Amino acid sequence: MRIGYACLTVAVEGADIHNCTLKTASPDRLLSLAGENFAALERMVDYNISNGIHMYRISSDIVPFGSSLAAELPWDLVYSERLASIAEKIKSSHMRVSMHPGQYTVLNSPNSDVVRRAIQDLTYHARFLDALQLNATHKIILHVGGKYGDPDSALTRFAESYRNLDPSVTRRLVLENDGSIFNISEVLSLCSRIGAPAVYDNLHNAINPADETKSDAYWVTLCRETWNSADGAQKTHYSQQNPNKTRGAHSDTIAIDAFLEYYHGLPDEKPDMMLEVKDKNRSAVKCQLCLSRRNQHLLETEWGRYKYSVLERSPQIYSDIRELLKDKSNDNAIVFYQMTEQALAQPEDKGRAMNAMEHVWGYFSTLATPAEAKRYQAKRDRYHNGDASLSEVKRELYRLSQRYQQDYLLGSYYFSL
DNA sequence: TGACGTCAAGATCCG
DNA sequence: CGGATCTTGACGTCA
Repeated sequence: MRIGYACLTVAVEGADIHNCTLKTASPDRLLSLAGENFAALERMVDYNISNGIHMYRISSDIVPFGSSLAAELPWDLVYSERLASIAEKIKSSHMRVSMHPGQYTVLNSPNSDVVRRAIQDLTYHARFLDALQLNATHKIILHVGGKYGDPDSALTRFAESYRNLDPSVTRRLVLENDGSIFNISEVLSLCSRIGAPAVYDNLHNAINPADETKSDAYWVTLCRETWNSADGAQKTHYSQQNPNKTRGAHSDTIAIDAFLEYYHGLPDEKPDMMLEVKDKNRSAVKCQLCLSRRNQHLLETEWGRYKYSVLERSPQIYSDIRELLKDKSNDNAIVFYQMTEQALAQPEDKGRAMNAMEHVWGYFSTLATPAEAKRYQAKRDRYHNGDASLSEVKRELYRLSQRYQQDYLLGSYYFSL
């Protein structure tokens, strides 16, 4: 069982994906962006390996305009060494990667041009995974598309388009239930018709249910039947509703108790779970660590990442966690994350926030120039007086972290929490 | 015609 | 001028 996250890796230097707009796109620009993005991908893969993450969704933007303007560009040849290096790391760490064209890739459209571009898009995704020489367990996840007032015809059009796809695409293609059109029951019947695996998405099913009397475990069990040995372990999507946003909007982070309850409610043979959540790798590490066997080293690394955010919200919980981590005889991962979540749920408190920022400033107090010190102190005082936001002060401290290459701080969540 | 979702690029504003 | 903040882009479907 693996836990994964999608596309972006937060709080990791050099892992940003870059893009451009149609207006500024040229073959040279696209090719050089692809090269930079491949370097970023390697950083993400490195991060995953050192953080116990063995599943990851590669952004569709890894090659900007990969399905259109860059379709004929030889990025796979130009960057073959980089891609080989990434591929070797993925394989030797037993990482499973995937790609997921968005809601605008529609294979069953009545508009033939939309279908033509959908096929190009799927071809591009398969080309990228093929460039990494990965087998068919590395999937491409797709939604079924629209109903156009006639679901039966829409499904038949899908089946026909699917039949005409190149095997390099179909061997990777997996269908997912979506949050408003095709529910999991409809996806399952289409999957059995065409012989493709189904990915169950719990939040989509919550807002677009096939049968409200059935549990998540029920659907996961049914979906399992659609996965054969060439497809690898069953994959699912997991997300939680953001309480402050519209129905279906993903939460900022995965709440650990609700996640564990869901997980333990699943059948004994657990599926791979792709998290869809704003804080990306942060939640993936959290969930994976709570399910894996004890890893004190990684837990302490995590504490280093969270500590100043915890201190900022609750000095009491900060010292409680320090006590907790002195106990090396038990696996304290779940309690650690419960306490961390509790601290982060506290409202901003100016005095505590200033205490935490002074701790962080301590990394630079002997390094910074007088001008930098003045600049920081001015921002801090403006925050104190209510003339600047906390994130403005943090931006200042983040810049200093980069300037003085304070890797410990650069990997911290302090700047993004 | 706008909402939907997603993120960064690009544009504009501010001191 | 640099930096912060606001708007646009790229995609297709559906109300």
